[in-house]
Parts: sequence; C-alpha cells; structure tokens
Amino acid sequence: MRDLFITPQPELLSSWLQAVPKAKRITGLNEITSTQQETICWVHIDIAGQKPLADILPAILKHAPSTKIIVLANAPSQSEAFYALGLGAQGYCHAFSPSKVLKEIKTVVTHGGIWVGSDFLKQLIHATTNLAGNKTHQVSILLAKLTKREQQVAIEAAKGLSNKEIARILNITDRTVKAHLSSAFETLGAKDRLHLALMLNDNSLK
Amino acid sequence: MRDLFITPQPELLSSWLQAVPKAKRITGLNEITSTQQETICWVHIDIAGQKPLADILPAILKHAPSTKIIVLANAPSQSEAFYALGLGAQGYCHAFSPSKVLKEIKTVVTHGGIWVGSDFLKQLIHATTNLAGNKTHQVSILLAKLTKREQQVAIEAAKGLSNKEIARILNITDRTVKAHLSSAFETLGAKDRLHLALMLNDNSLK
DNA sequence: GCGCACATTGTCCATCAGTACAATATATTT
DNA sequence: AAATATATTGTACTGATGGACAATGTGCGC
Repeated sequence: MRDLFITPQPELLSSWLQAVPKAKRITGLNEITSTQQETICWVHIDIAGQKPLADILPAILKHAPSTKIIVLANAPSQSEAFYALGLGAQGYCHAFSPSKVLKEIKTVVTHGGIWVGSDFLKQLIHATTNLAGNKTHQVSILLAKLTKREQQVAIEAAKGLSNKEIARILNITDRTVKAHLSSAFETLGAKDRLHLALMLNDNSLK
Repeated sequence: MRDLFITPQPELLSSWLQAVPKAKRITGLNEITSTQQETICWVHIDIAGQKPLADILPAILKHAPSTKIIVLANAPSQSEAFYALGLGAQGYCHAFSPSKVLKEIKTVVTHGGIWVGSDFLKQLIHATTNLAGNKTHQVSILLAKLTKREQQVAIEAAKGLSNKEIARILNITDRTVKAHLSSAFETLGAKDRLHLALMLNDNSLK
C-alpha cells in the first residue's frame, strides 16, 4: 500500500499524517511510477473550479489505471463531488476532515468501495430514486389509470407531438385523439397537454 | 459487532458463514433486541418485488435505527438496488457473492460506507452526472443563449404557465410575452412551448 | 451622435387545442 | 340479454397560440 498526496500546500496537514503515517507528498504526476503495490492518490483541491480535477484525475488514471483516488476539497460542493466521481475518483471529502474519518475513507476505498459524505449520499439517493426508481414507477402508476388507447395518445402528446401527428401515427382521426386526450386530462387531473407532458416526463428537479 | 441474517433459504447460510463466522440466523424481527453493540442485518430477498423490502427494512430501522442493512438479492436488479438504498440499506449485492466479496462489503459498511456493485455504480454516476451535472449545465447553456427577459418568460412557460399568467407575473402585456417566447423559440430551435418545456425541463430518459 | 441590441406593445390572422353535445360500434361483464 | 367500458368520429364553439408586419423607447459601445 502506497499513499501519495498531491497538494499545492508545502506541507501535509497533521490530520493527514495522523490518518496515514506513511504518506508521501509528491509534486508531479511523473512521480507516480507504476508499481505492483496498490496506490491511493489523495488529491487536494484548494481552489474552486473543475479545471484542475479534469486535468489531474485522468492523468493519474492514465499513468496507473488501478490507482484509487480520493479528493480532498477545501470547499466541498455537491457538484464538485459529482464531478470528481464522474472522473473516476473513489472518494470525495473535506480536506479538513478529522483523521478518524480519513482512516475510514481509506478503509472503504481500499476494499473497493466509494466514500462520499452522508449529505451527498442522501442527495444522490434522493435524486436517483426519483430518477430510476420512483420516477418510472410513478409514471407507470399514472399511465395505469388510463385505457390502452389513452396511454398511447398521452405518451405521444408528452413527446410534444401535435394532435394531427398523433392521429397519423395511431391511424385515427385527430378528433379521436382529442377525445382520448380530454379523457386523459380528466383522469390524471392535467389542465392541458403541457401539464400532462410535465407529469409523464417528470422533472425531479422542481 | 453482531451479524444477523434474515433469510427464507437456510441453505445459503454456509457460504455466508464463511465470510461472517459469528453470524446468527433469525426468523422474526423481534429477535433484533436493541443492544449497545453495532449490528449488521443481512436481509436475503429470494423473490422479486419490492413489498418485502418495503416492510422489512423500515421495521428493522424502527427497532434499532443504527442497524446497518445489507440486502442480498437472488435476482439483483438496478431498480431494486435503488429501492433498497432509498429505504436505508447500506449495501446491495448478489446473494451468491463469494465470501471474499461479502467480507469486503462488511468492511465497507462497518466503516460507514455504502457498498454497491460496480455496474450499479457506473449507472448511478452516469445518471447523476446527467442529472445534476450536465443536465443543469446543458439547460444553463440553452438559457445563456437568451436575453434576460426571454429567460424569465421561457422558464415560466416551461412550468406550464399560459401567456396571460406569465404576463401577470412579469407585469407586462401578454403580447410582450409572446414576443419573447417567439424569440426564444427562434433562438433555441423549439417549435412550440411544449418543445421548449421539454428542452428546459429535460428528460434524460428519452 | 449613430447604430445596435433589447424590451415593450399593437393589430391581424391562421391554426391549434380543448370542451360541449352527440352518435355508433365492439367487447366484456353481470 | 342488458349494462358497462372502450374506441371511434362528427359539428360547433371558445380561447390560446404563434407568426407577420410594424412601431416606440432605452441603454450601451464605437
């Protein structure tokens, strides 16, 4: 196990050294020589913005793909956490986290896990629950209230198609489309097709 | 540390016991007496469907809120994983996972982490990147193309408001609202307000 | 000062959307 | 067999929508 710290600060924080006694500070990525031993790269970000992350993380992974990366942020933010994980980081936490937390993070990451703050986690689960879980589920519940034909019409309408276009697709009159749509509005409590589109496409971020 | 297994299939216990030698199988939730020691509850789900999870997990957490829950699924699915995590589980994996993996999961969870499969994780990060990262970003890019007033009008229109309602909110004529909207359509390449609403609310799942 | 982008409003008009009132046909349930 | 739910289409009407053509005022940079 090898722990490398990349930080713009001249010295490692004491809490880091407490958590990782054998920590080594490096200045350039070329010091990440590829070895057999597992490597954890602690990347310290002291300024906001995603440019450094976007450069550093891919560079590290290019050097040594199996490297575990933990991002230490001076000013942590949800969006940056998303960003870091999206770039391949295994952990994202406050740079001033107590050594106890850092140790836990190291343990988790070493064992193939991902470590993120609980707030972030809540947010993540909430967002994704709304997205892939409930969302589709909720939409299914709504659609289930409609008849088969009403569903087809509603779905097409929710895509933004006009009544005429829907009529052509389903091979019926646009008058019939109106009938089904009106019925769908009534059943689902939508005031118009835009409202219905919002319900069916849903937008968890409102 | 106390490990409790809830399973309808005792046959699998042997492989689990390899990973967690001191594990104990329980049949009813009332056996989860609240103690000082940390408890991991391994919940085995052998049939598809979310009803059992929706019953069991909250019940466990009601008994002993600090319990860590790991769900073992005979037929794992992304949606069920989402569901389990949303209900408060700390881990979700295949019921036939090798003991080595189970050990890792235990380590991760014990240290306050969340364990999910790598496929799930990829999906999660992809979804959330699209959701909270790029999505908002994309929308920002779209909105940035509009003038301040056009943005305001477009945003309200995307919520489903009529021109009159928007006019009232912004304290302008509905004719002006039309003007800004028309301009926004032109700029963003939207054919009508529904199209614009879909663009701005976005629907990463289409 | 002049041009330009932006905001505001007007009239006119063609089209679309949604509802009201109504009728017919088919399938399923009781 | 009667009733009910579903699918289909019609006419007529109202209101919303979006574009065409046009004008006025304001602020900002060259």
